[in-house]
Amino acid sequence: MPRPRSLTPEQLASAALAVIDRDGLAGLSMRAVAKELGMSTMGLYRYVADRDELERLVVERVLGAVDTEPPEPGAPWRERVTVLAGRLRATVGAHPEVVPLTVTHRHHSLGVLRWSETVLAVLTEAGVEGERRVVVLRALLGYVIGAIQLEHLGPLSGPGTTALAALPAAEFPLMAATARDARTVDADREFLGGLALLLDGITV
Amino acid sequence: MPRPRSLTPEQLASAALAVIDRDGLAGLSMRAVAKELGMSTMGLYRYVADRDELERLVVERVLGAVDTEPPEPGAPWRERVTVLAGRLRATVGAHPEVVPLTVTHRHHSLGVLRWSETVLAVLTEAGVEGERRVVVLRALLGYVIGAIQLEHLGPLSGPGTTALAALPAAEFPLMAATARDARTVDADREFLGGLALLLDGITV
DNA sequence: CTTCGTAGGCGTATGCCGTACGCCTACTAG
DNA sequence: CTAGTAGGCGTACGGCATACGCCTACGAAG
Repeated sequence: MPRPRSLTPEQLASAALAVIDRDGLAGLSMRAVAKELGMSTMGLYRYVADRDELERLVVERVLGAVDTEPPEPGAPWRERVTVLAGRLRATVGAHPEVVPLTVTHRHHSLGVLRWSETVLAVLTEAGVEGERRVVVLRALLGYVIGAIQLEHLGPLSGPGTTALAALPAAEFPLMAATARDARTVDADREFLGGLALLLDGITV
Repeated sequence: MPRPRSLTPEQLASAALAVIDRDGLAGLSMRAVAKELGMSTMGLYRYVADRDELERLVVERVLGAVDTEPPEPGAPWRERVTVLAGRLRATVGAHPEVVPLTVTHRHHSLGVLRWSETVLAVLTEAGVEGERRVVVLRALLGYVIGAIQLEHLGPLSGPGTTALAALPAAEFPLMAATARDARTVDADREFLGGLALLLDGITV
């Protein structure tokens, strides 16, 4: 075997992630990443087939970092699911600019698969099985990724809330009121509160 | 006032949507939309400041089409929320290629705002108010957009399910089993089942 | 130690893209 | 009729992803 590869996929992903964290998602380009690595643009193509594959590496780098160790085996299953959901949220939250990429590439992520496997273990232990387990897992995953996006891309958190409070009161009286109420609900409470609703529903 | 505008924003959005539905999201370009409208590329810029604004028009065109009329006033609130959620899902489902765009531009959508207002009316009538109403609305919206994305961008539906069933059984025994179980759960049951869990949680 | 095959890496070139800019044209209000 | 504004077009530029072909560095086989 001649000449070992000098760059690992992990190094590629880290370089791309550094570009994104510094210049935003719009700053991501093959040229920028190559420069970040100190190599020529075309050198990159020795490691990835195209930009899409590079994006997949970035998503896997971010999502693969989620801690999927089974949390505190003694704890009630609700708490364990909550811990797992919180970990996924925190992992993505560390790189908010990547969120739009995760939307398109999530399904290739081993990290999410491992996370799901751990969640399934907790659910199974709690007696959830068969088709119900399918539905519950999908509901949890759906809620978590939706909530993450609302948190990082939506209004109702930060400046959006005040913008929303200024809506035409005639047409959106309840939205305006809700935006006002939302000022005292921080992102953590919102995420955990919604998750608690879902967990309540699973308990029933 | 000289010379009236010859194109409405709605016409612009429809042309762009036609391009997307025909050539996919990747086929969307200022040139393609201009050609679709039978005008020169730069003519488009009389109507939109940039591509971003065109995308926003498309999202608004799609999301604005959701029926936000209060559903059957006599029905229980659970059913009414279910109907509203289903409408949003169906509206987006009519143009799956647009889903990634909705992620980045949803917050500008009057359609979603109107939808939320109607949901809030139902919730309020059901006795949900204050901070709890904030959390419930966000949870519902989070679940619905997350579920829509899982449905249109994820595996576990269609070919993804079988791909998932072929995972290394040693590392993902539960995922494999769940993928097998998922074959008998269609997208409707999955969506409605998860939503029912959330509604159960709200009821508690 | 030599040789040879493979992968690494680079530069060039192509064809898209968004869009800045300046021109002529069609229209309508006075 | 005339003036002024908005509509519309063509050209041009810089940045993008990437196909292609070249030289180079390396490690294994002889």
